[in-house]
Amino acid sequence: MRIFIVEDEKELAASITEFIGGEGYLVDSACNFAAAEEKITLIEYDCALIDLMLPDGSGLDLVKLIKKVQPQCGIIIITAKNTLDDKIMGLDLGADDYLTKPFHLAELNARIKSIIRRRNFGGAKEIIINEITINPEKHEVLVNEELVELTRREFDIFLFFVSNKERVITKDSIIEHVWGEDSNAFDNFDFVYTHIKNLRKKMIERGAKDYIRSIYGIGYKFSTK
Amino acid sequence: MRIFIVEDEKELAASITEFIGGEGYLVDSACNFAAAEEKITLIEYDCALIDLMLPDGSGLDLVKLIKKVQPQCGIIIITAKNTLDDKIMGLDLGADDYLTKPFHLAELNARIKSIIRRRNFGGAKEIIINEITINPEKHEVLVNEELVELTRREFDIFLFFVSNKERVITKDSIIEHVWGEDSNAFDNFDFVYTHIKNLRKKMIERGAKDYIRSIYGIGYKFSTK
DNA sequence: CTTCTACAATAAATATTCTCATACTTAAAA
DNA sequence: TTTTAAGTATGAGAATATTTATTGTAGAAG
Repeated sequence: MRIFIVEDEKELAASITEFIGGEGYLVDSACNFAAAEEKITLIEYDCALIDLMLPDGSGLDLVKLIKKVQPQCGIIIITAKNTLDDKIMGLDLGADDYLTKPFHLAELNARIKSIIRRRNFGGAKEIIINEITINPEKHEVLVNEELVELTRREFDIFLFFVSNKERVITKDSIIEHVWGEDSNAFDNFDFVYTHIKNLRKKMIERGAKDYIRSIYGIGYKFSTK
Repeated sequence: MRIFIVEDEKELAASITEFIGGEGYLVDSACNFAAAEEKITLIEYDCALIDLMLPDGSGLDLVKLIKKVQPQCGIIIITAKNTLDDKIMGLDLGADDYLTKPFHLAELNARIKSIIRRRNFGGAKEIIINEITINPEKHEVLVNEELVELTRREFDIFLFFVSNKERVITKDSIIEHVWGEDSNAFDNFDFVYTHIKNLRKKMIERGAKDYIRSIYGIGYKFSTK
């Protein structure tokens, strides 16, 4: 799960990043319109937090842009303004929610969760595939009702696989999605191999089938067929 | 102090648990032979109450088992039978006392106390461990004959440690025992840490060894070994 | 005023992640 | 078919990160 923060107050951005990161999301941030614009065209996000007041442009235009190029991305508007007008305008443009400064990080977290749940899984809290049940919110995976204790990396990889069921996934895209853009090593997949090995082992030990197929030279495919 | 109840009548077991728990003991219970057998191999008890009539086996076999794996544990036989045979057989196998149903809880309590006193401290009112002397009645602790002034919490914790000598104690059970089950905070051990720190400091200052060992992730163990 | 609890900084223990050496597979060339 | 080279899997252990414990300080409760 990838979150994008557009906020010019560096301190606020930092504390959001830290908190949200701790919740298991990957976080990118931008502190102005221009930087945000660039990132949006390059990287797919699950949810974006947009401050309406930016030094070099209006957050509303950003909302418009995101809706256009990444319709699947959820949007939460952050604003110091308490005017109804802006909020309405934001929501009209396609934002999913808004928060007025100051707000509690826990509140923000709840809204993000709610939006992601609504968007990605049509409100369903669990993804069920045969003997496997995945609860993205709780970061939990069950096999035959029993908990499989996956580490964060293992879980992220697994969720990425599952949400691309029956689709071939390149190793590059795994690194991009799980480790983020700033990942240093795109030429060494050893650690990916290791995580996938451990993931497979844990799942199989708990009684699940190995649905992860290796596609030689390309990557993997999570397939139940 | 840990008491084990083996009794298939759930109501009776519950009322004993509640009463005995209120007397400051930690109580575990099992409602059949199989469950009892398992617990006995896992947990050390100071006293066990055994109903002779169990749905899946004889309490007498349980008495035998306990005597074998936990010789230090006191045993009280509970039975509806009033036949002399069973009682004698039970006492022959190593039980310390017996009660015929129905009985008063106060009576049960007295027997437990008596057995524990007899077993653990040879009837003495003071607990002496190397340089440390504890008088639970007076709420007094001496190190090398000199009084150590412990606060109430410190004393309660210390007594709980000492009466579970050589046994691992969870932090939960410390809170349960010293603060009571209705304690709101089971997720914050900061105050427990502080009390243990102060307790250790006072004891060491007076010349006692630090017999309190930390068991990482679990709790503590008061050990002289 | 004593005792208790909360908080923050640091230390210790453990868990996770990554690196690396090595073994095994696969697909295509010889 | 055999060989070969690149891709993938795996185990062990080093490097990091996270969790849990200790301690000092200070404020709250009684």
